[in-house]
Amino acid sequence: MPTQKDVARLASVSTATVSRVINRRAGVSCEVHKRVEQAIDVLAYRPHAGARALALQRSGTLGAIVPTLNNALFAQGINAFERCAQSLGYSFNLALFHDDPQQEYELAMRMIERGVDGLLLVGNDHDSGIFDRLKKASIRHVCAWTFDECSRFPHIGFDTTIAMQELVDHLLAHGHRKFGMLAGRVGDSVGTNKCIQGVVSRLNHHGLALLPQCIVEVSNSLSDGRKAFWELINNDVSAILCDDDVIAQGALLEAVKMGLSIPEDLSITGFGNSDFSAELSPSLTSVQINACDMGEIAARSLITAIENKTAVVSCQLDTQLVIRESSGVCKPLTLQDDSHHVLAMIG
Amino acid sequence: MPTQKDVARLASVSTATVSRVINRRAGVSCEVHKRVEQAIDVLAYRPHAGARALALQRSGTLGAIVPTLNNALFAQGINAFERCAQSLGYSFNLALFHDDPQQEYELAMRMIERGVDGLLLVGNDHDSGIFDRLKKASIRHVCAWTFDECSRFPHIGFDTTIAMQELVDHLLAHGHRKFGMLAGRVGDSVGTNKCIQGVVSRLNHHGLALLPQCIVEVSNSLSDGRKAFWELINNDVSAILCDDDVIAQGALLEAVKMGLSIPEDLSITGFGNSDFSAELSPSLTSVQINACDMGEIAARSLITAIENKTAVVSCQLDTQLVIRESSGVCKPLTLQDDSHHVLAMIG
DNA sequence: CTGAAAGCGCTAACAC
DNA sequence: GTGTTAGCGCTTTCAG
Repeated sequence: MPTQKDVARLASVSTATVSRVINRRAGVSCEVHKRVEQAIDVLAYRPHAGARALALQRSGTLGAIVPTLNNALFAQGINAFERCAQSLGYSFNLALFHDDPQQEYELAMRMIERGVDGLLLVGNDHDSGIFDRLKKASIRHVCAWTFDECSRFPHIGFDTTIAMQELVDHLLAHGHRKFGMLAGRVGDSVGTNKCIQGVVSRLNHHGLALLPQCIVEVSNSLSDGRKAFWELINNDVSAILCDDDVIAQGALLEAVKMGLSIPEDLSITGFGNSDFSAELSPSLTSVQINACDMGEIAARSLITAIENKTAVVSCQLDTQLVIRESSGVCKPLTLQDDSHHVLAMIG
Repeated sequence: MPTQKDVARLASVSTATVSRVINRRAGVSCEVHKRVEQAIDVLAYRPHAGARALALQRSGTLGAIVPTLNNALFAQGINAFERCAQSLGYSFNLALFHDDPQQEYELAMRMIERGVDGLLLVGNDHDSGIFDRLKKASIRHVCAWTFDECSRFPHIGFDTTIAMQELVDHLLAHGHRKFGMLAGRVGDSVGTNKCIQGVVSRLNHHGLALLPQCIVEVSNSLSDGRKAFWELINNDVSAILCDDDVIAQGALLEAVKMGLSIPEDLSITGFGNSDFSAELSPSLTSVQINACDMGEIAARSLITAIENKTAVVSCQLDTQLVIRESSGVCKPLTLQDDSHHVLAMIG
């Protein structure tokens, strides 16, 4: 690879001048400027980002640590985040921790090594060591996806708790009293807790409880939603809240398949409002969020904070309850029900 | 941020020794090793990747340039690619070019600046300047997703052409003669061409043609699939092949909505075999590919080539035709059809 | 307007 | 075993 020195030699100037041209600094004669540009072209020269980061003490890179891309909401958010970062001249470093939240700390350390100028994390629940280290390295960060007033750190996202409370109210209003949840990643940092917290707190508020056996951890796929459905239906619930549409869709398909009538026998709700939720029959009640906006705002906020040396400003984004056919008046199953499947399962 | 020098001072050793400890080089006494590690802990020291890249002339980073993550197949592939890269100790740089393939060249240049050790591209159709520059920078690369025997460059993916030919044969065998295509990104680098090529070549082989007005470009969403459906149905086709399941699903939903009976009036096929395709009614015939395997193999191949200083080995992955209810015997619409919608549209 | 030189943090010879 | 030193490619004073 040609270096600045090679360009300088070819253009008969100093490396300082080459640097000035590359960085569009004023104070280079038009003639020299042209000579340098030509030399750059001829040699196919590209500045070495590592060397520049070393000299400049900034890398022009944003990082993101998210659990997975096999989830439309994360994929959309990251898509928008990268797009915005790119358009503002930043490159993008991505790390996924999949099923192992423990790994997040290690990945964050790697991001620090990489010298990212800003970092996006998911949710509000992180090893506090991460924040210590980020602070030491004076790397801006933002916790995205969930919004939590209580958090000391900048965050941009949706108040999942409130959204779930709205959902609970809606179901309560239709007579539901026995709730179940299908939730991805129970007990870790991905904001799933927020969903559960919202449901639990609202039920408690009304003197009801969400039984432990009615919270089923499930990974994010149709087939797992289908399987998990059976675990819950054994517990005689009349409403199933899911923290992702795909899970809800799986449960819904399975419920329909076993002959339940939705929403009378069982109400089901999702989260994220994927395109398909409107197409299912019955269509799926869900919570609409705009992951794209979130990703873009997160990137923009980080970059603004980096370049103006200010703090990242938190931002709460709207959610919207989209009520469809899968939730409604509760006439829950009884033993008189004529579905022998159900009889078999409820026992 | 503390540097190696700070660690060295605190541990009363030279920076060279610190470097040796960090890189697990042999020849450091146990006692010194411990002292250094402690100093590293105390100072929360992390090596500066840029500086290291400068000294080592390699960055330990893999890059990928793909069109978007708002497509399950890309998201899955990138997910697996990152996972594999991470597990082998590489960090991951991602750039998306969205609707503007022209941008790919610029993004590739940025990847070169970033000093990635290996780069993943999508499809086989790229500005040849990209390959020139990659070669100059001796950066390994692989063209993923599509497999093309004729390509001079390493590539890992599916022989889309063959898969589409199988699909055409299947439809021909069921009596279809008038074909239409719903294709994302016609005429650019994302391998869509391969789909069209496969269909065209197979039809030609049988003395049939795919009329230009029967190839409709469409972006990758249910709603666009729905819209595009109307453009095609005007052209009196009896089979619609889509280069993505989501598009096909949109078209299928719209066809069902307007009262067509599938597959008798119209056959529809997708590509990618998303989970939902089996759930729709009628279920969607599609082509199964394994984007996860592809992503992992791509990362592994790149890294193997990088570390052994060998060439990247190409690899062809299987596709599998999954025949479901949406494709079958052709009894295409006629003007006697009793659907007034159809009458109105066919005119 | 341009060049010379120091230094960003790290590694790898080479000495001891 | 351990320290010294010379770069890796770039930017930025500071002279001229």
